[in-house]
Amino acid sequence: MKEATSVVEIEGPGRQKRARQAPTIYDIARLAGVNASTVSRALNNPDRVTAKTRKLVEVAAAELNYKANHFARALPTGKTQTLGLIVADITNPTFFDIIRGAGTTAAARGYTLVLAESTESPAMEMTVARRMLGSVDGVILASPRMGDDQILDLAGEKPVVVINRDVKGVNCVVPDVDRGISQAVRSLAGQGHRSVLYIAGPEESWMSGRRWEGIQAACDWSRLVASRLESATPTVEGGRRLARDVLVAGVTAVITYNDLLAIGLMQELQAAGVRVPETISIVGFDDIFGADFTSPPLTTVRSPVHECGVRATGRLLEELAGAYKVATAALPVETELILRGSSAPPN
Amino acid sequence: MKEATSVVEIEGPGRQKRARQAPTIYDIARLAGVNASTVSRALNNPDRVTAKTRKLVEVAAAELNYKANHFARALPTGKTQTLGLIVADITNPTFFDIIRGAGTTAAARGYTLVLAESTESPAMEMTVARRMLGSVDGVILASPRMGDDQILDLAGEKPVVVINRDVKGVNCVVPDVDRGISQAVRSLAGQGHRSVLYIAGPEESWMSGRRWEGIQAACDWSRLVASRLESATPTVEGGRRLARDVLVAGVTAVITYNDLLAIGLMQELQAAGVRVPETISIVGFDDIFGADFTSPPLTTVRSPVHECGVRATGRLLEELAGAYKVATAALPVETELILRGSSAPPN
DNA sequence: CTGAAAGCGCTTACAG
DNA sequence: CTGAAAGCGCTTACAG
Repeated sequence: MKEATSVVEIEGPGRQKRARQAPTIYDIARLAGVNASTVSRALNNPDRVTAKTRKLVEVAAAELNYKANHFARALPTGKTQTLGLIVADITNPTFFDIIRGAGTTAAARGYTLVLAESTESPAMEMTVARRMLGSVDGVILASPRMGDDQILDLAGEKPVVVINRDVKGVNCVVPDVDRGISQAVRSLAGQGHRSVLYIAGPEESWMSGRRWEGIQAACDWSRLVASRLESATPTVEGGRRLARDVLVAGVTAVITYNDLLAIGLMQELQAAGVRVPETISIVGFDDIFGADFTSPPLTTVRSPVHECGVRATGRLLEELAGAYKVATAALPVETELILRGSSAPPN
Repeated sequence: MKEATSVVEIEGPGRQKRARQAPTIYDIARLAGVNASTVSRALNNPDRVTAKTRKLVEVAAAELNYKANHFARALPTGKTQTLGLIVADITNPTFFDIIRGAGTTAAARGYTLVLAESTESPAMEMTVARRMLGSVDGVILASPRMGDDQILDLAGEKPVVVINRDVKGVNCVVPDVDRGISQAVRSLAGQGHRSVLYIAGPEESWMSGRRWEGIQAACDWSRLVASRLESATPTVEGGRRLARDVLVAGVTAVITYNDLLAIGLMQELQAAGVRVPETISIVGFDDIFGADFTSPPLTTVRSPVHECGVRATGRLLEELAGAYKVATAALPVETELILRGSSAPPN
């Protein structure tokens, strides 16, 4: 146990000499008795060097506790070994597992992940994307709110992978919502509901539109009437504010753009004395953390968000490795209905 | 609307010439008719240059849509304009607001935030911290699991700010739990409870110990009996697994290390037919997202996690600016009891 | 105030 | 296989 006081060196600004000079390849070169360029090769392309020199270099590097300077390497190569991930809202639980999936995948391949959020604003999204572009090798756009052409623009500068949206000419990972939706609508139809109200998400959300299409198709098939209501913000609070309109609509079943809306709606309806699911059934999307905390627990169409993060990152890494540019079709991942207590026969 | 096909150029690896050469200060210099070093000064220290040349340079830079190369700048200066944030578990909602607070604060000051998680492992924590060290200007350790001396080691190399732990010689931001705890315990005592069971968090969690101390002190004051139970993992699942032990303990009031444990415990107790709060009151810590989704909604001691993120980042930035090294005391932030339905008089 | 030069730590043709 | 050299894009003493 050594004295723990050495750090406290209160001095004027600019005196921070803490980091003793980190060892460079020149230090290794000197110690190993070879040229710096040989050190570089031994460390990065071990097969372009004698087994003997490699050993020499490795020993010297270990002895000096050498760590490559990230920036010095990025300068001549242009490669940064970091990936950017942009999400609409860091506090939206939907993105947590995307973040984690992307983070672990990136880390496993030696990449660093840099996170940014657009706070649901298309303009902000473009700004942070552009800012990122200079310091990453590629970027993942999760549920982008900007336009297709802007995405294409970005993709023209650095490799881009999009999650939760299908844009032609760019690699995409998009859950196939039809399966989950069809399960949900059939379940409602089977329970005796005659109509379904869809509460839409942000206009800019491609996925919100996609879900609406799926719901219409499934309702047609099951001979249910589908109607639609807009929401301002896809949050719990946003859901609460919709309770009155939902009541006015007089439906027995609601499907919301996401779980946040569903939870807020349910809370507010219950606070107003409306019984869920007896009077109104509620189905969400995503199966976020907390969706099963509610009472009744939320029925929802689960998206494999973690897998989306993993696959998007994997694809981006492949693209960086030069495997290919753009796949012809979006990488599909499945969705499924998680039947819980918030949906049931009406009355 | 231009053709959206140009991106699709399927070729062999290594042919990726997408990024047309970005403009450099030399391009600006040529365009503005000055030396590159003057460009550098005009852009970074505008006051060390004539108003006229500054204008010249700015115009040229704007025309070329110049963006400084992050890496080229970091090389000679050693400054990266990025901050590291290490959390124990990315999927633990407790950290969400820390992340957001840190993220927005960093962004507002022109810094990039890089996120890493230790998955609750002290060794992993040290590994990711060391890996980060080379490419950030400073790091924020949220609820670190490593030892004090290791933290001091890190702080010896780069500025470090710790959240949720008080370690001497390092800048810390730690919520003052006593206020919230005392409110919670008094509330329980006032309701007629005679004893409180504390469900502890990970051994490595400084904050878990701190909360236990606070609970003991508050119980002494209110003449309640305090007892303690260990938990394996501070998650919902971990909370579920503790239900049996809690029942065996035969207490009427439980305070858990965090909300996750509280929620899991409540779910499992209820599943076993135990009534909350009638038979057992449950109080959590943190007031995470979803804490009010449960039924009954969770009573909890709220920590201002968002503010912790903001202040830790602010302090780190100050330290980087050379304002000072280490404050004598931890930056305090307050806690408070959020009284909801999961706690009430017994029986 | 401004220019010319050196250097940050690495990579990578180019010779040998 | 290995060395010597040039260059990545910036910053910063050093002169003038």
